[in-house]
Amino acid sequence: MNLIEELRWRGMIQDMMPGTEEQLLKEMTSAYIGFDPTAESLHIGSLVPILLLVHLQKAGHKPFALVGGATGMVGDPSFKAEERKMLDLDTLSKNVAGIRAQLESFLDFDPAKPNAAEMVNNFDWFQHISFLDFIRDTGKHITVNYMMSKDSVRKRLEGENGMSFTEFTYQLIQGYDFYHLYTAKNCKLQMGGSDQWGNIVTGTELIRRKAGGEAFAFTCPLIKKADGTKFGKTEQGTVWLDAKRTSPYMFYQFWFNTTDVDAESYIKIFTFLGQEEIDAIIAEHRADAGRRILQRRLAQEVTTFIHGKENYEFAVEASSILFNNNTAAILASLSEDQLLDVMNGVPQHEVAASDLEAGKDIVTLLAETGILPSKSEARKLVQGGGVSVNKKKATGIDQVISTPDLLNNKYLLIQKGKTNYYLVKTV
RNA sequence: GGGCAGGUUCCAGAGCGGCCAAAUGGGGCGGACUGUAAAUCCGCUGACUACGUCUUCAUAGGUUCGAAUCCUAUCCUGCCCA
Repeated sequence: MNLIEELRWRGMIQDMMPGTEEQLLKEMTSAYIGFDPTAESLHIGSLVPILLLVHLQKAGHKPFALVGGATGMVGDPSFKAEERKMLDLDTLSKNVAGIRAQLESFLDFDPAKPNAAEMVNNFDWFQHISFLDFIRDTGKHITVNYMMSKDSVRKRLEGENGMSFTEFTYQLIQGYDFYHLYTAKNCKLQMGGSDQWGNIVTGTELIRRKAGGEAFAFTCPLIKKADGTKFGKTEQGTVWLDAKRTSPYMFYQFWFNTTDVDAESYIKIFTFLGQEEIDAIIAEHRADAGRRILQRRLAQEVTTFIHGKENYEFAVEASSILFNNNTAAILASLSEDQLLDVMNGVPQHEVAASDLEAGKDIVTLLAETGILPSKSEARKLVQGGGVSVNKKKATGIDQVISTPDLLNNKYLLIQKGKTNYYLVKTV
């Protein structure tokens, strides 16, 4: 199975320029994807592009990861409702460095290999191009009419917030990236999310007009949940790839909680399992969905890929204790070390030991530890039956928590709703 | 620069002098059911020293017993004209 066939059955191809498949079959091809340095870590939204690069490299081609130090300064307007906040240079370069470090763990950069991955930063070439040079040498080749006809731009022109010139420029700047990599690195293919199609095509157009060359592209669909809501968000916010921001346990839980419908497509996209194996897993899952075989496997594969086997195993262990029918008893029986091990990935909060000696009502405790944003909210949640302490449902807003309630004389396990755990530590 | 229409609680969007912490919908959160799923049903959705008080309807002033609602100025946005 060639690369395109492989990606196609996985559901990872949305649009493709004619000739792309032939190009990939013809020779080792260099291809790139751009990553936006909006934060110091990538999040799971970037996972698909990363996987595209990994597949590409596995197929013997040469991947380039471009971090957008320059484009990040401008902000991509594609399909966004309004203009993004500008990042300052310091933040930007910090973000670029962080992302670079992460990408290095997913791709093979060994320079001895002919198809070693390479990392590039478009700030490196843009910082030397003056505005005048750019509009003369590059702007000349693309008409405004052309740029405005892009869906991504038109949406903004029709919208209520308008679009600044800066943002409008974006597709040209990104297009230039492709041109630059084409001429400097013989990079003939660009990949990306389908929201990037317009920008990518501007790049191939620029290559055709300015360099008389032919370049190719394909995009992958944007991951959405079956109910149409955004992928990659939880109540705690974005799911990051950095273990310091999203613990392996939380990461594992995110995948574990995938709905049945989504899990079937996710396992194809986010894992490297083969077609037969996936078909078997799906069949097995359908036969007895309650066992969540599909979600378990999905979570296993992705967590292992990102965080390694050991972290995955911790996450499973923690999950099995926290979601056991007999959790209350197990908790009471754990030693402090064991408890901390299990709770490693659970969000932690602190409370003064002296406060608990005197006893503290549950509402105040929830608000002061920061588990809930305000007392009002704590009150409502407790009244609604949404809070448990050490796996026992809170009795009411006047419930008092004091020292005897502590596990190992030191900890409280607070549960909000069915799936959110918090560890409160006395200090 | 001129004209017009606007800026409301997470979003969309009502309200146009007291009955407004502000309709309705969406989203979010929680509960029941279940499988840590989906669908469905139910509740909550500004804060607090909580049957009361306080801060909110772009910003700053003003009119009024009383303003999100009226007036003035300012800022911002869209549309049209120059």
